[in-house]
Amino acid sequence: MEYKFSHIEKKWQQTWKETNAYKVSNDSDRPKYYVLDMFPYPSGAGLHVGHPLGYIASDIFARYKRLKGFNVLHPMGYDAFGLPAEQYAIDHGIHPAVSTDNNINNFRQQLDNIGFCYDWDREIRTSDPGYYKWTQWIFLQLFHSFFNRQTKKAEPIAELVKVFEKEGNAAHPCPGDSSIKFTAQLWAGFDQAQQMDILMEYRLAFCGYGEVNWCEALGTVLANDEVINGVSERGGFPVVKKKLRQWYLRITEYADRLLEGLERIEFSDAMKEMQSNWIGKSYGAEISFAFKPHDGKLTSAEAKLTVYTTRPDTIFGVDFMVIAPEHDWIETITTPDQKQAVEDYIAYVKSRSERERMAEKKISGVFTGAYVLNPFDGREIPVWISEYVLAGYGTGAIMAVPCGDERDHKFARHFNIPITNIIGGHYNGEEANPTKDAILENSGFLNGLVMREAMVVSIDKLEELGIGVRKVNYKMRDAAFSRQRYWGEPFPIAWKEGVAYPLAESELPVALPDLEEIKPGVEGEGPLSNLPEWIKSSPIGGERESSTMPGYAGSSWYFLRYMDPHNDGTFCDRKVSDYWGQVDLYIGGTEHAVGHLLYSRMWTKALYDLGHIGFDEPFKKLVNQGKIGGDSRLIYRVRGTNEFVSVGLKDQYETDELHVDVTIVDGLELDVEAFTNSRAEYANATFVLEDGKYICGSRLEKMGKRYFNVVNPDDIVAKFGADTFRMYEMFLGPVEQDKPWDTKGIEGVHRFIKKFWRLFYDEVKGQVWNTEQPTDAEFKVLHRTIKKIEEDTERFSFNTAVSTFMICLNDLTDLKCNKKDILQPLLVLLTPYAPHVTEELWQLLGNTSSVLNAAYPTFEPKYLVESNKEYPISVNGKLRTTINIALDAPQEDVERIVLSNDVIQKWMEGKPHKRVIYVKGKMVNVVI
RNA sequence: ACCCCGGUGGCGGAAUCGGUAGACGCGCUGGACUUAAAAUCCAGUCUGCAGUAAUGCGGGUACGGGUUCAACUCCCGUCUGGGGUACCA
Repeated sequence: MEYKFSHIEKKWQQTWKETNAYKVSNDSDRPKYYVLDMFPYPSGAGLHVGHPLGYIASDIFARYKRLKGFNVLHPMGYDAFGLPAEQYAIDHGIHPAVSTDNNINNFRQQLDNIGFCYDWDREIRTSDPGYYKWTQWIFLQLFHSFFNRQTKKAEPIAELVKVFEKEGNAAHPCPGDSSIKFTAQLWAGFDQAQQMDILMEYRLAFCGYGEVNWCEALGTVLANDEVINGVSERGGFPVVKKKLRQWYLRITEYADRLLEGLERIEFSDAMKEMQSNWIGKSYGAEISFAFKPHDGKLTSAEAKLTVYTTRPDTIFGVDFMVIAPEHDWIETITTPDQKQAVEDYIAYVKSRSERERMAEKKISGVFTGAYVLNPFDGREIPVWISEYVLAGYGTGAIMAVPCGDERDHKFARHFNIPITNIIGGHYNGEEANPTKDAILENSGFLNGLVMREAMVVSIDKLEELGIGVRKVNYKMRDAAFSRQRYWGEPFPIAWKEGVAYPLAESELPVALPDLEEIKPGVEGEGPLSNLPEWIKSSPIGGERESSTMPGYAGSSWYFLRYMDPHNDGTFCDRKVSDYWGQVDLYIGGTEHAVGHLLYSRMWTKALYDLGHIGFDEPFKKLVNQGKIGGDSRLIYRVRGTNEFVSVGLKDQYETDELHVDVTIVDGLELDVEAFTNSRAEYANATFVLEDGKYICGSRLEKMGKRYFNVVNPDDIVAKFGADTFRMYEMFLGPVEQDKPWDTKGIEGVHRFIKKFWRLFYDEVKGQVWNTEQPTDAEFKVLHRTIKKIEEDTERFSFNTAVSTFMICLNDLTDLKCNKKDILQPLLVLLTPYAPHVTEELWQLLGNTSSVLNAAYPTFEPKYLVESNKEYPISVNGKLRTTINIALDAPQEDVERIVLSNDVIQKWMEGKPHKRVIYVKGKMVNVVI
């Protein structure tokens, strides 16, 4: 009986489907376990062998947990809204709903080949109205909420209104605009529009005018993390700053909790680092400097310039101030003499695109003519404008300390501003030194203090004098939440006379209307603005919001919907989310570090605050799978000819390098016939061979269409079977590591499965398994394997688990063991890795129920108990011999045995030993 | 520029807490079976030296130092590959 994988795999996939083997109930006595994959965006290109890596890992773990007695939730769905489908529609005239559907069907087929244990009854698609109804609903919850800084949580904005009515906003400073201050009386006097405007500055989902990343080519706004080096992440188009009306999420209010939450979840250090860098918390002070009045507009001595600094200890080293080109006060403080120069400079800054600013960081700036006074020594400090100070961070103004800050130093040098040295020998006059360890000089009351201490002393003094205050700042900005795009969730919002009104929950979902042709609306509006009837169809009157939500909206909460996917009364029943709770294991790539993984954490916290769920971190543990690289094949064409030369001879010619499709290369040898048939232009190509073969060059690079190095999992499964494919992907190396794909190596794993099969059935002899009583040696092999597989699986070390199976098989082959009592438990161990072949053999052993529900074998230490060990014996740390010693031998006995050993005596050369290090069960080291 | 992660045979990688470096697999070499091939099986495979051999001795985990009885593992510095951030005061 032969191992016919394609027959076996199809049969069991069919059976599992028919018997609903993967259906998961929300009602179970067993402990729960939630294993989640980052759901894919169904792109038109389909899957290559790199994509399923994480899915296989999670599938193995889900199956393992199930065997271990857990009720395991392991769902899959599609992140179906997004730019590429829309771009494809524009380019090819195919509706995004149609192309997305096709792509999903294709994905599904590819996934099904691999034999995953997803409960497909729970499939979700973010573009499904039954799903995005709840995305819109959550948006409304955020819209109706504000972040109470006293309780540090989201609360209904209706509560805030009650407070305003009673006592104004003194206790709740406005996060959107800190200059908004009012009493209860004033509040009562505002009309509805004014009140709505004020509340908008508090809402967690809010609309405002702001500088946004505008991409002309895509006709949309992009979030910061969708912009890479001044161009769009998708497509690489230029991005400029533009002021537009946009929706935002007030994620900055959650900065501290997002930071704090990292301590309670298992993410890799690298991931946590990325998130906390992105949040960018810094401690410092805001300090106000009084202006020196001048004969321009700045006549009042009351005016103060407030700066943010992390180094208040350097306040005596301030030689100039710099404000951002967008700073509100520029007009007021500029002197008549400098007016022209300042205007010219602002014009110059505006003319520079984001890209130019990034590419050439030129030192530029202009003097305003104004001065501020150092609050401690009254020194006059000139105020400059420069683009290196950002309007959006801190107060948009800095105090420049050239001896301690590199940028300030360069600026001072460039404009010949005299530099004050407050750190003595730590400053060499050539470059700034940002040390905190120098003893301060030229620093008034701070003289003689170490900078670290002076930081505290100076802030205390500033606070005492009322000219400064401790201040925490974050780099993170509020997240832009609207896109001028078609293929996304419409907002449940209507505009009336410039005021945004939410739709009632009963109006949801706001269905995405059909659109014949997708093209941008006027003046930065989205394609939906081209549908006037729809725009005017709001149930509360006014005009509908024409932009749509960004890609991360649907993915911010999808893990909750899987728990209760068909509920049309609520996004997820509270009882159900209480049962499943957090995602126990989340597997996906690192590329979502500062996007999806931050947004979903924020949404979870908001939903928790508002009492809709019972946990405030979505993912308990995150594993980042590495990328699988492509192994490209290269051929060399003699320049200007149609002649191709084998790699070993290419240096004798002047050649051009071309990629050749990996599927027509065996190892490094090109299938010349397949190549000449591949394209008309190669039909009469000629070849210079080595040893009768055309040998290709090779290079490791990203797997992608343009390198012709894409390996389709379908082909691998067809040739070797899903079980081999699954195990080989795991065998390649640690899941978290990037690694190259090598189709050649798969043979080894395939041989393993075939050989494993032969423990049960032989092609010639037929059944070879038997019911004989196993020996102790055989039990030892089994239990050693149980122990190792369990340990390796638990720590996601799937590559070593596969090798453990191989070692076990080699041992059993050596022992000529075909005994059912050994083989049957082994099948269960192997099931998570290779479910099809194990199910087949399980049934052939006479079992009637599925191996999916088998009991996981219990490790019994008694089979591994040893009385002796072959100890490695070193002399001065160098291994010299091994001696078999009883494990329970006391130190004295071990010393006696070791010191009397011939080999050891030889190496001791008659010298006395200083001591003997004996690590029980490990080794012995004699020190002389 | 700053921050993070990595660097081990021809290749993918193993060594889980500082305790016999190179497990397992690929590839390669030789052999068995075969008319032949495939498949399968057996043996060898970090490196230098000595030996017919069993084996013995030395070197070796990017490089240079250090800690330790003992370092792939910990510390300092350098080189190098990858990722993140991008004037954040």
